[in-house]
Amino acid sequence: MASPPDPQNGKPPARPLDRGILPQLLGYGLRRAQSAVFADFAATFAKAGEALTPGEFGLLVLVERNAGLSQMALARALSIDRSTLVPILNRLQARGLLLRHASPTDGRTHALALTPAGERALAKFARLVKAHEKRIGSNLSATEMRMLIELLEKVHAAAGSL
Amino acid sequence: MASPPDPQNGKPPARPLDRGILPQLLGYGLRRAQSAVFADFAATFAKAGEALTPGEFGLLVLVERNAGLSQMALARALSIDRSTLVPILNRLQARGLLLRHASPTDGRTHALALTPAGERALAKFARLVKAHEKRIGSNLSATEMRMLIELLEKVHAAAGSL
DNA sequence: CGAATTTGTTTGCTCCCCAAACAATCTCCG
DNA sequence: CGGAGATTGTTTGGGGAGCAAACAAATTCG
Repeated sequence: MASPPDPQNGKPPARPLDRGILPQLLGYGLRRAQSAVFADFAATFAKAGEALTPGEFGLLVLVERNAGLSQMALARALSIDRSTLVPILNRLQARGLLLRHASPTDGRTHALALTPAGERALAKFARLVKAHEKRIGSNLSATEMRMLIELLEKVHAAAGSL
Repeated sequence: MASPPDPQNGKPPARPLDRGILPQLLGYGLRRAQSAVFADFAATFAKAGEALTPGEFGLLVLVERNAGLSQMALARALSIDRSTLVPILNRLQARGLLLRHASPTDGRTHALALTPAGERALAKFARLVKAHEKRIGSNLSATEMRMLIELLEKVHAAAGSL
């Protein structure tokens, strides 16, 4: 009954697998696109002799645009636990990109800010990110790109409101 | 020059942060949508008394549709290292969903297959995934959903071909 | 047959994530 | 004013995902 999986098997072409319903699932497409994009992001930075994750880039942008931010506010903006944020900040601080200033108004919180070196680094990172974005969008028209981002935001909103 | 961050600060509304260029970045939208979708996936299964990750679901579908698959072939299909796959298979096997059969033709490889319980479980999982997909797509028309999946595939192809 | 390759596993390392506990600080209410 | 309660940042502990390198067993190829 059980038909042999592969009659004439030499081993060469490694035929593509049957993916069943997966290709019709949004979650599946999302994960695949995301991991490909992540890989290109890492490659872009590696080729420029830099090392940064998408998450770190987002964090730096947030700190630059909202100087004086507390760690709790930042953790909320990133949707991560405040304890998760600590080692990430430690690393960026050790790289000299960011500082925890003492808050003059609240002794509990730290006022986060980029260092001058952090500002310069972020400017370079932003250029790399632009090149990266251009590459991952190379198969899409400008209209498609805008629509894609808009649809993703709708998904975020739909899944986020629970 | 430097205007004080917040003159009349009671602390109440926690105004939204300035996200700078992030909202225009595909990578950013992708990460946000993905994490929201992941959360809904987990919540859907938790509410049904089940525990499964999107990755595990994809793995089970692949094994079901390609019975006899080797671990290497599966790892390649999932784009992960073969050593990463081992603990994942161990866990699914410990749950009784999946078995490593001895391959009759190649003593090195394992022929992966779902157990009967695994088949039944996957059938239930597939129902949960369908409900989950319906929920995360609730803000999108059928046309938008198809277009979104198609655009994601284009991104995967663009970023993947390096 | 012997050398080279492939497969699955183990070990070691890094990173992300959360939950719980803790000290320091602030807020609020009596 | 003073103490109870809440908030913030940190540490610790646990889990999972991921890779690289080393290894034994088995296969393939010269």
